[in-house]
Amino acid sequence: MSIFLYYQEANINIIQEGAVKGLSPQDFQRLINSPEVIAIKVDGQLKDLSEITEINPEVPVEFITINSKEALHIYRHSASHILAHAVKELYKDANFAIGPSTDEGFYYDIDMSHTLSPEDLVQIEKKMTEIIKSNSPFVKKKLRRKDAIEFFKARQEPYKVELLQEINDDEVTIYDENGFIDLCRGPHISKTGRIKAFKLLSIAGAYWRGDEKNKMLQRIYGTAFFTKEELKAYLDYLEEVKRRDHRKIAKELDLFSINDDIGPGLILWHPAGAIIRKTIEDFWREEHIKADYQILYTPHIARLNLWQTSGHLDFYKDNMYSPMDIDDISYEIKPMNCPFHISIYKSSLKSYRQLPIRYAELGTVYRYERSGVLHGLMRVRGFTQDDAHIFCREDQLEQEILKILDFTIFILKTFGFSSYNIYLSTRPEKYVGSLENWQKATSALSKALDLKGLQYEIDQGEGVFYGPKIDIKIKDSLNRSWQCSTIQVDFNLPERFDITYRGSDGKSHRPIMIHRALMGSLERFFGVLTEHYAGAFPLWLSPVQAIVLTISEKVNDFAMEITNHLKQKNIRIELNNENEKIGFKIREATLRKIPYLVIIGEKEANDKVITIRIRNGNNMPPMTVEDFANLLTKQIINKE
RNA sequence: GCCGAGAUAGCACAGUAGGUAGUGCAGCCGAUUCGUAAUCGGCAGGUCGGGGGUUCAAAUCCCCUUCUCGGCUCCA
Repeated sequence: MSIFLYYQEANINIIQEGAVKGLSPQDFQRLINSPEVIAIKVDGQLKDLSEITEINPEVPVEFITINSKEALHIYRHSASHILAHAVKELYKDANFAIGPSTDEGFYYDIDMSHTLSPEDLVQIEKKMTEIIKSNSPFVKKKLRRKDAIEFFKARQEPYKVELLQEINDDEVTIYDENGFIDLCRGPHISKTGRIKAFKLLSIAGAYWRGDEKNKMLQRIYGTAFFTKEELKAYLDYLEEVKRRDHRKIAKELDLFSINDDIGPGLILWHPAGAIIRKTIEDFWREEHIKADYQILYTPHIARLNLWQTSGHLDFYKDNMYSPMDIDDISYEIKPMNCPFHISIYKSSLKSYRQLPIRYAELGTVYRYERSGVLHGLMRVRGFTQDDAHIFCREDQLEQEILKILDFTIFILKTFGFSSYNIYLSTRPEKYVGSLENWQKATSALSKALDLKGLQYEIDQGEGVFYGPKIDIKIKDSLNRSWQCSTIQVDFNLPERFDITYRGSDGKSHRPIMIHRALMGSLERFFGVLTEHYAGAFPLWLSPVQAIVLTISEKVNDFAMEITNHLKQKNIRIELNNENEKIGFKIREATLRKIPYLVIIGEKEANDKVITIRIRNGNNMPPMTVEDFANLLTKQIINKE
């Protein structure tokens, strides 16, 4: 997006978006000098402000202003150059790889002898501030590519040379910022002094070109904003992310743990986490039965042969654990549930009238994940998929996809996720199945999405080798995306297992198989849920839904009566009649994020009513325990 | 797996001229019976992740190892 600005006295007002023609030279100069203009597009070509000396009124120009995403990227990219400049000043042997802007900030990959520590970032920031203060211009220069190669060879910048060798153009551009010269397409801000707010955030290792066969470089992450306020807001956001970290909340609320003695990536569900999981599972099963799925249970291990037939030993071996021997026969712990479901399908002859058959299972699988990638519940080695396999006829495919989409969105909405990023992944270079089938399946997927009015992006060539897929990423309350749901068409397994159905023509036909998971894995979904709600789960999921707090021992009998009453109504209720002050009990219960606190004092005991304090700190008017039980029951049923 | 940083009581953390461990909360005991986010006092709790080495002496220095964290790569 770009915006045309109009100046009025010293102020600049936004009056129009898009490209304009016929600006007067005076207007043009004023705009170029405006602190709100970062770069310019002349006839659609992105340029530095410094490149333009005069204006042709016939040519449309667009000003890239600071409220656009494009401007922020340019700005951050310039900040990364300044970072590199500062590093070069401090560490003479530093060699530079790439330093792009990202959606969150920028980074630069550096190769040097000194190993960076967090304290070094302070020094680098200082140096950057000096460079910004010096307000030196970014000067763009054009070079013939081979001259540029010679130039960077002479400067002993091997990564730049390598990059240059892969550029196809004869001419390249470099930017000179007060002697710090970097290969760069640009554009850049006009002068370093325009950077108003930045911060270096972290150091990390990163492979040259992201390939683990290459040398590991040191990456410095940072971010930059147009104003200090925006930077502050972003840093606050990072704090909020930390505060909501499901690993931290899990400790506070005693939800789950991971224990060295058990093993990395293996989850122990504590009572509070387990009751939430059970509630999710019960809901899941009920809804699947309503949606005409059939629930299955299958073993955790199977003979190696099965995985040979399925092909997993060929294409999924890296993620599978070593086999174990039982009576001289090799068995493998399952990384997937599909072969089991197929075996159940095959256990009897199927008629076209029976299709579609929808098998669903909360199937626990084990996959080898490299030690460095494990992360709380989000990335584990043993997890339970809310898996289902649908066997259908070709003419049923589209209808089935539609049903799955509806079902997915219903389930996700129930958990409070109502905005998504959807991706349709198409045929990759290596694939099985006929082109015709791919074509049919892909159009069935896209047609279903269109019919539902769901916006999606196409991930060209990112499908699995056995079929196209739809991935649904949910957005949480901090607007972060999480991959959970996936719907995949499979042409491979029906062939490999030779599954068939008997058609109306009396002949054998090959069904189409759809793999789908809505929550993905219960572990990850629970982790996302925890962060989404910051541990304050909605009533129907809360481990303890209400707690009775007594003010003194005198009301113990009435409190017990209330507790028992609510327990009889299937409310997850606790009683705290310990000898503590009410303020302390409220604090304890609030920290546990219990939705409702039932406060019982002599007043309540005398009037036979209860006082309710809601999680947000507000009180409800006194009511009878029957009314309270009805209120909770209604909310639980409605999953409010 | 790779780069870097870590691991001290249930939890959060102190503890660098190397001289056999502290604080707060939680737990237990006692007192207090107190109306909306912490009442007071006492007690107990750790072979300082594990193994090896240097030293008269190691939480502290060195090596190995396991795990955790931030990334890279990969993924539900």
